[in-house]
Amino acid sequence: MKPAVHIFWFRRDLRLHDNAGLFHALDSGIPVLPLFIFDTRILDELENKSDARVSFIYQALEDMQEILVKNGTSLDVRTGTPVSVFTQLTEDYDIRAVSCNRDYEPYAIQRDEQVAALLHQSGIPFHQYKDQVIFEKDEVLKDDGKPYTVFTPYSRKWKATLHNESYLPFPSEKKSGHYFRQPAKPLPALGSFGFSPSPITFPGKTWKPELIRAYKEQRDIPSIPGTSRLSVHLRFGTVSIRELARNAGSLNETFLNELIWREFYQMILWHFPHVVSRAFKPEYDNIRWRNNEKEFDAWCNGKTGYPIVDAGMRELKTTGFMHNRVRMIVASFLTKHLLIDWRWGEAWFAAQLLDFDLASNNGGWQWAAGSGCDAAPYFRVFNPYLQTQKFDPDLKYIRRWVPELEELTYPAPVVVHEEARKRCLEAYAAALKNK
DNA sequence: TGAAATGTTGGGGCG
DNA sequence: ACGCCCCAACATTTC
Repeated sequence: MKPAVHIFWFRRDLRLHDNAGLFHALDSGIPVLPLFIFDTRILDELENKSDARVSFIYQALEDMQEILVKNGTSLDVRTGTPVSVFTQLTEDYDIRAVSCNRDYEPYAIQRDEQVAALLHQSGIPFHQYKDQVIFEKDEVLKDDGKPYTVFTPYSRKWKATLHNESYLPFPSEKKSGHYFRQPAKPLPALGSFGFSPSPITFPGKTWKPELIRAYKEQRDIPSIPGTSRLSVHLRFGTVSIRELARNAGSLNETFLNELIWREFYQMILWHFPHVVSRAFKPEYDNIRWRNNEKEFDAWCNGKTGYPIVDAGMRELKTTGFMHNRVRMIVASFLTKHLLIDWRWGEAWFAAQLLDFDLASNNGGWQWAAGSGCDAAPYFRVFNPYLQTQKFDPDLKYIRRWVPELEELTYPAPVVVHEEARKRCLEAYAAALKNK
């Protein structure tokens, strides 16, 4: 006799508290089996076998497991494609329902459709809930029912849509008696599916009110810890967006706006999935990128001879993180000074960033390249020296990552700023003239 | 959530 | 005293 269970499938919501889908599953009256799948379709794409994100997920699973075991249950962690894992699970259990939280990326949508179809064959209901955003795909639309493509009016409508219940928690942590009771199952070792631990240390998920209050004034100075560092926790759901928006969003409008940017880009990705491979504005696909591989390599490895660019790229490679101000500078430099396709930069960030999120990364890159919705105008070319003067005047951030700055070993600039700027304006103008 | 080029203004040096 | 020039300093426009 197979045990009857309601499976809750964790994906980018790796927490036991204030978890919308988990709350509803625990409320269903059927014992909940918590499941996580190391998806080989994703893992096989990762070139770095000590990828920090895999370690981060693993640690989050260990944290959840510790609590679950105390509650007399255990995570069921499996490796494989989701369809094959669920096929196996239907043999092990009498599955009464499967629940999870919605994921809006193209691959996730397709994956969930396949799983839903499989479960449907066996008559198993598949429930999905909103959890990773305050407002999802079609909750903040223009009055004519179409999606916004400009941030400011979107954010205005987002704030107008907000009501007393928008931030209300789903206290899944208070229903810990509703899990399927079973002895602890040890998590499969990282090595069992070909990975090893990452040396990167992960940012904490607590924050101080003073930091949020000072966010507007401090967030642009890369030498000080003026940003929250919560992005990775929002990416994997180790922090609840409702809890964060409720507590931190009210302290600082600029910080709240950043949370809204996140939802803006998720909304854009949902309605305009072509942005994954093409420019939001089609005429920008006419740009004749130079795509010089040596220059790209110099950019990736922080050897462009532009200290602020090199500092950022080295911070990224070493820590899996880059300060947001510097992300804008290095992205502007790659696309405009070097005239290298924004997709190359996007892919490098995707491989390196611990907090990588398809929607935000793609949105940010298309913003920098000028090809995105509500993007920086193409003629806005960041001057790396002026950006340094404004945001790292005493070279504190630069010296931390480029210690050889004043030595002969530091490379000469790969391009001369004035010339590169002129070349960029010509290339963009040529691509856009007949739009 | 730029920067550079160009235009305007006004104070001060100087004949 | 006055006009002329120079050039910050600020404003506008252009990319």
